[in-house]
Amino acid sequence: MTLMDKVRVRFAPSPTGPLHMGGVRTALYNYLFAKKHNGDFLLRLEDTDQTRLVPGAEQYILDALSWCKINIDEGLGHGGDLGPYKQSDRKPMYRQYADILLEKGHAYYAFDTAEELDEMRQRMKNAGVPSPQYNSVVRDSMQNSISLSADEVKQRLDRGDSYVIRIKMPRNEEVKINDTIRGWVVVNTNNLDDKVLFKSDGMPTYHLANVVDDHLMKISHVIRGEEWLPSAPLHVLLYRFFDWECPAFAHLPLILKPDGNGKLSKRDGDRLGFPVFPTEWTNPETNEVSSGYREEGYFPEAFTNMLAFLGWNPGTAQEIFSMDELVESFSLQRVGKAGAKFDFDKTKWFNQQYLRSKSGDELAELIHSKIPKSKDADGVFLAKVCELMKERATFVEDIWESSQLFFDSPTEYDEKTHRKKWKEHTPDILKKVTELFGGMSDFSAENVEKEFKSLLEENEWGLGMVLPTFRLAVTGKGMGPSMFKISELLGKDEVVERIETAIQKLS
RNA sequence: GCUCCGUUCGUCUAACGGUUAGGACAUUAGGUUUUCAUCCUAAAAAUAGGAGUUCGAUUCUCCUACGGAGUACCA
Repeated sequence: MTLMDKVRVRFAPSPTGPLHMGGVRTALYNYLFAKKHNGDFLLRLEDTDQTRLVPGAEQYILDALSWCKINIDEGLGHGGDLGPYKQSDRKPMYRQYADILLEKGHAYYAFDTAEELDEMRQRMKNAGVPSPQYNSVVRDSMQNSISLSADEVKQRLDRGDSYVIRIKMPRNEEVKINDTIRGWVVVNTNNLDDKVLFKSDGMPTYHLANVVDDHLMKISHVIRGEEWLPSAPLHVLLYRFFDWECPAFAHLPLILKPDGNGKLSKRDGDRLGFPVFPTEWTNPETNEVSSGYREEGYFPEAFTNMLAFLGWNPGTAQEIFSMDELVESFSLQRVGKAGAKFDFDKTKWFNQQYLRSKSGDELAELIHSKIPKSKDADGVFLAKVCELMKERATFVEDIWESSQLFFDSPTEYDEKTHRKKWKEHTPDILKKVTELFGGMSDFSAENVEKEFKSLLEENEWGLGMVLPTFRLAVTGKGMGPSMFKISELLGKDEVVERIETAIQKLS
């Protein structure tokens, strides 16, 4: 592409199931790159294999990207002038391109049946070839328009015999790709095979379709997973055969499983207990549910921030990046070459950082829906509770769970604290505390602390002896935030009442 | 097997020929806190191995080892 051309990138998933977090990262990098260069981010559905369609997968992809705030400029579900953006809807467009290749002599008809192909592979294996290929060495011995006479080919075509169209891979030619992330990659065509471009069902294969569509949709940069690197030379050759300008290529490193080696898979998530999908997915066949980051309580910002750092880094110490900051800082030059092992602990850390950066008001808003109608807590109170509790939470859910004490008096008391701290004289001490509180008019945290401490001082009671029982009586727990702040939020009457109840129950 | 890609602390990574090889997560130890969490401080922790090129290699080249991906009428 020339410098004047607009940056246009695409994310082209296949609707064969839910979008894996590796796929989301590919989409994210495409999106960041596009936005960084004021370009377009397109979504195209690669559904040329109709047998592998999974109901709901298409909608899942749309929803998941939307949750991640990876906004689509053009494509599936978002309009655009170069559609349709679903390859099955483009079916009639592909044949003409296969014909061009046929005419130019870069492709040929192949009539081999599945049995004949199997037979060939078996024959080659017996001859000591580990992974047999349909290439120039076997080409002549197969049923195709190169080995067969023109008459025979015409006859078969007229008869309506089933056929595919294969690329005629040139002999002994070096194909060079300048990958933006990896530099020059050179492959000799002798190692490539005569890939099927056009299937017998009238659909193109991925290889033909992605090249044709990328060209037609004016894609400037192809940013995709490393698993495509081996077939990139084939794609480059196709651009050449069509006489089309080749987009720039960038092959992203894989996301690896946290332990051991290999690509991160759904099984790893099940085994190690973390989601591998952005949002929850129910397998329509088995009804098996796979957990999602959204449902597990992650902020989409935390999820995408974490994902951005799996393979990319800004070169500075900053780790928390808003989407806008990611756009600003992103560059393919700073994407690593090696696969990155997924780190679930770090993922939680990211979420914690985002949680803590939110105000009490924002958190109250998020938590509000969880509160039973009967409680009807007012927003100001809730915001204060959130502000107090957020320091010890990773998820919004944590806040809610640890905040029960603000809405219900304890029904049970921490057994360990009771056993270790609740002494014979404890009820008397706590009675004194209630008397003290009862006479106070200023029940602010500061004042409660001041009065409480001076009471202890006067009587020479240790803080470590009284405070845990005070906490136990009011919250039923052995740990938590400052008791003085809790007292302020609960209010004098509630605190006194809870202490009195506890004295009765625990003595 | 073959082709391609890769290899810095346990993990994510920085250092694009010259640094005591830096940061973050996790870990450990202190400190703060009534407690838990937070927070602060500190510690431990890496250039896969071998040849070259160079005054000097984490960085460039080659070999080995290890790992990964690909090798379908799947994407």
